[in-house]
Order: sequence, then C-alpha cells, then structure tokens
Amino acid sequence: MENRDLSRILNETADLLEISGADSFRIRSYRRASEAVDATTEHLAALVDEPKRLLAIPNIGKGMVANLTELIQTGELGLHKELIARYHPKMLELLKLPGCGPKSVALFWETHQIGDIDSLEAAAKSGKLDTLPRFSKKSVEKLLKGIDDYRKNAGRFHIDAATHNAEQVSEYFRQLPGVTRVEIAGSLRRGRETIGDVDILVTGPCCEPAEIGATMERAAAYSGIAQLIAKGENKISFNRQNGLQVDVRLLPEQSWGAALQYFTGSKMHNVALRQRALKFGYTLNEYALARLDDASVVASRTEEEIYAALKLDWIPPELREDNGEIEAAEKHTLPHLIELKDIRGDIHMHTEATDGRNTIREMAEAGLARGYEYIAITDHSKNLAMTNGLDDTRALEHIQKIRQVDREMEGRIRIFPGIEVDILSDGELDLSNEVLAQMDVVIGSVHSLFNQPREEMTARILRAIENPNLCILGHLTGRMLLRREPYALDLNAILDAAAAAGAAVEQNASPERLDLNDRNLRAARQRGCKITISTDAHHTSHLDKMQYGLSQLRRAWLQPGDVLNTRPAAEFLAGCRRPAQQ
DNA sequence: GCCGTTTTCGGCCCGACTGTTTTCAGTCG
Repeated sequence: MENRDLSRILNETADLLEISGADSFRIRSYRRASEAVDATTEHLAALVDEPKRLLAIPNIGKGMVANLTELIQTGELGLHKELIARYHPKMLELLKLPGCGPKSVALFWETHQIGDIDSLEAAAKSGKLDTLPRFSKKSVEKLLKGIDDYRKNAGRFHIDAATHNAEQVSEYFRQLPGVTRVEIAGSLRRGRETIGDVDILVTGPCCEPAEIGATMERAAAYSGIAQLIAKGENKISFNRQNGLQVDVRLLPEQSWGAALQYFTGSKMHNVALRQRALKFGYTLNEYALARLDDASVVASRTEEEIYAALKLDWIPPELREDNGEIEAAEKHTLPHLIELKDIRGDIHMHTEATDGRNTIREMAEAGLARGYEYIAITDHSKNLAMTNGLDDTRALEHIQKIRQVDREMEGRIRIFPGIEVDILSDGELDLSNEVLAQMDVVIGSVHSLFNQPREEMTARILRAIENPNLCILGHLTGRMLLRREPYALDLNAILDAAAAAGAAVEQNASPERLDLNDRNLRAARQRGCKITISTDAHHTSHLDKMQYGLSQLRRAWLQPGDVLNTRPAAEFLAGCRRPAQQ
C-alpha cells in the first residue's frame, strides 16, 4: 500500500469521525497523521515490522501505528469500515460540495437518511430540505448550484495524481519481456490540469502477432488493476484503486509515431492535421500517414517524421489544441517554451513560523538542492489566525531571522524575506505598510473573500492593487480545490489594473490550486502583466510540484522571459518593486 | 489521538465571513 493511500484513508476517517460528532482533537490527530504520512518520503508499508521507526514520525503515536499496521497488513481500517457501514458508502462525497460541511451532512443523514449526492439533489428539489434549520430557499438553491458545479468536475483527477498513477502503470509495463517503449499519451501528455482517464502506449517485440496474446495476459495479471473494464486483442482498460481509468494499448513498432500522435490529441489538433494531410494528398490515422492514391506509407515510426512530412516543425504536446500551433509550426515560429531548468527561484513558501513544516534553513537547503539561485519565505499574516499568522511584531522578527539565514548561506542561495498577506473586506492588507515596505516579496491573497458577489470582490482586489507594497496577487481565481468553481470576479479588470500598477500575478504550481489556467495566463501576458510561478510549499517535498504548474505556463505558450522568477536575483527584485516605489 | 510534561493527565493554531440565528452556528482557510 502506498503512502498516499494510507494518508487518504486516515483523512477519510477524520471526515467520518467529524460527521459522527467525535471529539475534535481526536479528529485533528487523524488529519495530522494523514499529513505526516503524505509528507514522509520513506515507503511506510516497508516499515511495518519496525514500529519504532513509524513511531519516530511526528504526529504518529501508538494508536496510529496500530492503525497503520492494520491498514498495511489487511488493506483496511476497522474504524473506517465501521463508520462507512454506519452511514452510506458515498457519504464522503457530500463533503466535497461547496458550503456543505460535516454538520450539514450529519443533519441530512439524521433527518432524511440522505447519504449520497443524488438523494440530496432529489430532496432539495422536492422541498424536503426547506424545513431544516438554517435552510432557506436561498441556501437550497446554492446547494443545487454546488451539485451542478461538482458534477462538472466529477470523475476528473488532478495532474499529479494522474501522473503518479500513470508512472506506476508504466513502470509495470516497462519491465515486461519484449517491451522497448512505454509512453504516456492523451491529455496527461498535453499537460491538462485535470485528467479524465490515462492513455498509455506500449511497443516492442512483445506486440508482434506471435507475442501479443501472451503480453496481453501479462498485462491483465497486473496487481495494480482494481477493476478490469475491457480486454481486447491490443487494448486493455481498467480502473485503479482510486477510480482512475487507465487504457493501455499494445502497438506495433512501425506505427509508434502515428499512434503517439493520434492518442496524444487533442481532437481539434488532430482534425486540423488530417485536413492538412488531405491537402498534400495524404491520409492520417493512428497507424500511419499514407498516400491517398496507392496507400503507401509516408511516415509512421516517429512523430517527428509525420510532422516533417506535413512540412511542420515538431509541435510540443502542450500546444496541440488547434490554437494556431500548426500555422506557427509551418512558419518555424513555435515558441521556445519555458522549462523547469529556466526557473531560478521558488518565491512562495511557508515555514514552521506559521503553517509550514520546516525551518527557514531547511527550505533554503531544499531550494539549493533543486538548483535555485534564490527563494522567498512568505509565511502567512495574522488574518489567517488558524495558521498562527504573523502580526507586525512577529513579522519584523521573522525578517531578521530570514536575513540571518541568508547570511549563513554565504551566497550559495539567496533568501528573500516576504509575506503572504490577506486582502481584507475593505481592500486593505492586514499588516501595516511600514512592515510590508521592509519585505522583498509581498503576496496578496484573497482567502477570506471567496463568497463575495462579483463586483464587490473585484472592487476589493482593485483597491488592494493600489497599495504599492503589494508585489504579487496570489490565489487569484480561487480554484483552490477541484470541487470549487473559480471565484466570480472580473479578471480582465484586475489584470489591467495589475499591469498598469506593475504588480505580478502568480501561478500556484501546486496541483490542487493551479490558480490560473492557460487562458488566464495568456490574457495576463497579452496585457503585459508580470507573471510568477511558485509552489506555495508547506514542506520541503512540495518544492517538487513546480513541474505541474509549469505545464499550464507551457500550454499558454509562455517563454522563459515571460516569467519574473526566471530572471537573476537582482532583476527579480527589481520586478517586485512597484513603479510607485521607484 | 498526540504530545510533553514541575511525565500519566490536560492541553491541543482561531478569526473572518455568510446567512437568517435577533446573538450565533457553520464553513473556510
């Protein structure tokens, strides 16, 4: 069992305990344990015979070791199972609805035995909920809207979970006899932020007619299959434990390039490419680019050959959306897309001073290990009381500590003092301007405004942009979680104001909170808005998430120079200084 | 349920916002 599965079950147990009205401190213990398991780099299932090492993990005590041992040995947790049985298997899904917390879920269950979204929707529509305390017509309407929004995203997975699963499956196929190549295709290869299902392509001598039957049998024997959906001659489909569907195709080597191109998509890109093929007197499908007249193969072994035969440069998968990439490939004007190695600093991270897990020094070492030239420490401000956010006094002390560690690192990596402040309901920031002026990086966040009407919220952010101490707008669209629709705000007005004021907008690379999608990013660049990317790391391991946010930047055709933290330290700092201050 | 004790029981991050509650519960971060 993987760490993330252990972590998930502990977290679900916490949710269920919360619905059952259990002691809040016990619930918190399960959540902390879940986080601790997720943050551990060691494979915990391998430590099942060494309880002392499990016990050494912070927030894992005797009770949790027993829980983990049970989970690893039996694949189940008694308490988790018992609570699910008491309620409904789909009960936890209700918690994913916006504004629907444990108290409401418990109320729905106690009054009407509602345990899944379909029943909740039916009850809401029939007026059954109107009699419940705290449920007016308006709140029921809001609930129904939430159900609609949720369904739009249901069944989709964040890019990191999909990548993790796809890599595990790929690993299995790579070690099968006669396999020479395994590649992830589909929307995951194109770097979409959420993924409906995963496409994996396999080729090698194992896929020749004499071998393919045996190979398919080996594929079906994979232990990572939770539920087999279909098994044909050259394609197998199955669900993973978490419900993610994976399609694996066994392909002959000679049509590898055509298949990779075809199954990478997107649909619109492929349509445009096939039209272009017709103009040249060719036809394109998943097996080959071939002549229309005599069906002879023009190209099929590699993507490069196929694009070249269509008089096109090879197009990076992230651009294959029929957004002008074919014209650019024809004129040799495709952008040199930004890459991980272009990023010189991760400029949004938290430490143990607030809700991070590591020290300033540990974050700096982790940044150094990833080859960064600088980082910015941006802990929370006081408005986020739950995180022990910094007030003016503590913020000033924190600046001193950050500068001290900066000196200790002796130039191997620079550490800039910063802060993630909250934009308050009046558009002010929640720390004094005297203190903010001493920070190199001030990120303004809209944590507490998420439920505002569009005009209100936009006005508050516009007001905050007027503050010259604000360098970067963070969490801008509020897509903090997959379940939530973006904040209702006038993004264009905000981008215009930010561009005029010299403030940057932030792409948060953490997969569950990719704030800006490719369209937003394109709009930002068109307006000449500064753009940054960072991980919002709360743990050293989170720094690895940079790659996921990067694919959105690539999809927006961004080049290294478009992103502020691809610049050397001095240029980056100059970019953070607002014109009003210069 | 975890942790750290002036060690085996008591403490454990809390403020802003919303809606409908005329005084606060629920949700969120």
